[in-house]
Amino acid sequence: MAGFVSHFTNRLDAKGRVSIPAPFRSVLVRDGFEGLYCIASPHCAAVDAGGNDLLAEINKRSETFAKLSPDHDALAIALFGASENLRIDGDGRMTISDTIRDHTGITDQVTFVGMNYKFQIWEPEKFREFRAEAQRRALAMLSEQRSASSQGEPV
Amino acid sequence: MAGFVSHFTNRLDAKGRVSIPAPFRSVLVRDGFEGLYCIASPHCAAVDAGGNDLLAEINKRSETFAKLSPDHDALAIALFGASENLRIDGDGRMTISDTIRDHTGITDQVTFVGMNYKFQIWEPEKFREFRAEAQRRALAMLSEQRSASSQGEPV
DNA sequence: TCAATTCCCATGGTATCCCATAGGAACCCA
DNA sequence: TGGGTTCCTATGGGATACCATGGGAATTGA
Repeated sequence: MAGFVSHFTNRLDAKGRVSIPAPFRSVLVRDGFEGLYCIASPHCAAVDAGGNDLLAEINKRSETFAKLSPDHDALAIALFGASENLRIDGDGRMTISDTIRDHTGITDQVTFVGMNYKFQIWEPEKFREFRAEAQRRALAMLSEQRSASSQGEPV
Repeated sequence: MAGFVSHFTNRLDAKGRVSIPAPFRSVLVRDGFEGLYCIASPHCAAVDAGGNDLLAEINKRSETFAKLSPDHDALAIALFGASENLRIDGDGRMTISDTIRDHTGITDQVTFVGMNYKFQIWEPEKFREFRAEAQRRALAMLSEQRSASSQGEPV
């Protein structure tokens, strides 16, 4: 089952609309979700987006606590309160809401990054920085692993 | 079966009415409940609101205690005594009752927060404070989940 | 009778629908 | 192989529908 792969950068128009990359759209059609489920990432200045697969992942996390309990309420506010159910228009576009703007810093361009079961929405420059940092950290972790494995220390 | 998602802030008018966000209204229509079931949250300065799904959760809770037992009676009073069944007018508005005002501190604006099977009604400033705390707790809970399952989610 | 509630309609701003166009890639056929 | 044609995609813009909000009129209840 092919998910969201590769990354694309598209332009916002005057009304705040942006085309969702066509390959992502066809994944969403297969997924069957009506619209586009979005949630602000708690880790970085990006928004996670997807369909039923992403929603199932989020539901799974919130179900570990009993409903109506303080823990569940806190989790539900952080997860569902920070989510949006955006509509996709007939031409395959979404509108960037103010909450997404605030969280990502998006102004006139949007980068879509495929991550298999979901994709992320970034401000292009922030994404470049994040990717460079991620690659640097990955390299560091790999080389550390190599030297640490000789000493038998887990990461 | 998408539930209540995202959050909205609307203004009270001179008569104490406020529009229920349209996306929430369509969820309520699907739910089939006549009106809006409201109950003051025991944890925080918010009111839980919803339809049959919320009612079912509350019933489930109270049924964990044997009927006619003192525990059940106490819980029933706490749950159903603090409940209201508000009506929704033809334009999709509700009126903020005095009990809701007292419990939430709402004056001229209302924040509606989606929590999937229910939504909460907040005074906007109180909500901002609570959300910051909820996000902290959620991050802690999620990272605990992750290490407990020893299965790293792709970020 | 007065106050509070409920119903109904008006309005401004925003989002959504629909259609148009340009550029590029794929395709087709000689 | 090469030139033309067709399709797809991203983007732009006008027209329309929806939504939050305000306020008057009718109704209810004490």
